[in-house]
Amino acid sequence: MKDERPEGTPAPRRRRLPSDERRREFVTRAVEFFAEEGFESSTRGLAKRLGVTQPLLYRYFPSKEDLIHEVYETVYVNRWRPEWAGLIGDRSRPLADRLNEFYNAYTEVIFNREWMRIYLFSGLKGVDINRRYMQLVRQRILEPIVMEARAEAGLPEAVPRDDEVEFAWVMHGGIFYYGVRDLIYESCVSADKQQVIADAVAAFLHGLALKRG
Amino acid sequence: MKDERPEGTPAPRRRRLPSDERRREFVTRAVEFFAEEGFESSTRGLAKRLGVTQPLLYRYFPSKEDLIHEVYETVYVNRWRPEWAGLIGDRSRPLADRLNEFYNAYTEVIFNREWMRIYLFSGLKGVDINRRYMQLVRQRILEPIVMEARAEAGLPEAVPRDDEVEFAWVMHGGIFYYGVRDLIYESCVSADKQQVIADAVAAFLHGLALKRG
DNA sequence: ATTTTTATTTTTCAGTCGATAAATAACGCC
DNA sequence: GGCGTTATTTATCGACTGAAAAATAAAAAT
Repeated sequence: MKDERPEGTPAPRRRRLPSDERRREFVTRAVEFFAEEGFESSTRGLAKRLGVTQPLLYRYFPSKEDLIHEVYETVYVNRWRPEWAGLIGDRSRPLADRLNEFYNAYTEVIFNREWMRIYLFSGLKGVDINRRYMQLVRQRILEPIVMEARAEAGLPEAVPRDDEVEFAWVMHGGIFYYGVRDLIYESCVSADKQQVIADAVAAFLHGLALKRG
Repeated sequence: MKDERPEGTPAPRRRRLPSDERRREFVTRAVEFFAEEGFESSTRGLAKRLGVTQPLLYRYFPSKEDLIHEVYETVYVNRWRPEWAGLIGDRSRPLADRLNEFYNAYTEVIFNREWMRIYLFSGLKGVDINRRYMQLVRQRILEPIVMEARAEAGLPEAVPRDDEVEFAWVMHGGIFYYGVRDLIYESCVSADKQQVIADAVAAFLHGLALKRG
């Protein structure tokens, strides 16, 4: 059976796009689509949203899985800003300032429905790129944060202790969960993101000092 | 085409269970099943895991959706402990002690793969019970915590301020995210849950005092 | 203008999906 | 032992799924 089109509708006029352009369009809209509907949603649903027939997708991607992998790549890799790491290590400013600036910048990227939902969906699927992302966060963000806190307290810098990194994860997770509540659960959330971050950062830094006695 | 069974296999012997017992079994295993495979997974997959044919499910539940609703009910409602609320309000002990005890008890219930995954899956689907659960947490847990902190600081108790509740959400989310990392992302996580909770609680209480200047 | 290339659609397939109706057999009762 | 109840299976439906193959048409090349 052919993919139905309401009776009187004229055959869709073919917009022929250069293949690289079309491909980019597919990936971009696939991110939107799968973010909203989940990865189990059909390629036909995606094609309809694109205004294109379903088999055309298979001209550009060998399988649905391959398309989904490009979606991951787009969200996880392309939106990571390498300068974040540098920002945290800039010792010309107090660590509290750096952390505030970092988390404001970071959440500007990840606090949107698309990013959050792709992240959670892929996490539940247990895909490898998700695990790698967590390691990236730990190595590039949280361990440096712990080391910077050590340095600022005049403590010797060795390797970050596990329980200190764990404590940083709790701050990180707390901020992250604020985005989840806002964008996934759509519960009414305090509008002042900057304040929430400032409070979380302050509590973390004081808590860390407290922990060390 | 009939639901295949490898050629030589004898017809499955029928275990006839009393209907209420069978029903309980179905719901219990459906929780396991959907937690692991997601709600998009097939009723045939569930039936196979139950060692039962797929149409039998429809003797007990009018539709897949109805079965899923019972799964929600089982996880969200049945595992909530009403005594949690009382625990937080017990002013014969320091608030820090109460919060530690509460979060140790609470995470004993929710820190398991089943609960966590059902929670995240249903959250992404945007089902109503998830929203109601978030309100429950806010009203029965977080707002009381904020009020208890006020009381302990000798401050007048009025209604909890939004930014204070938000701050409590960050602690709560941080602890929750610790479970997510452990059970969903299966990243190696500090084994000492009790320590993580103690640190988070201490940082929260000090941070709250700090916030108020 | 004709040919070549290739982006796009049409058609189709073999599975899978949730769900229904009818056939079967295990158990309780007498 | 025979009978009735009902838990369970068998068989089937129509819609939908990812994917392949072939037909078509728009653009580029000649």
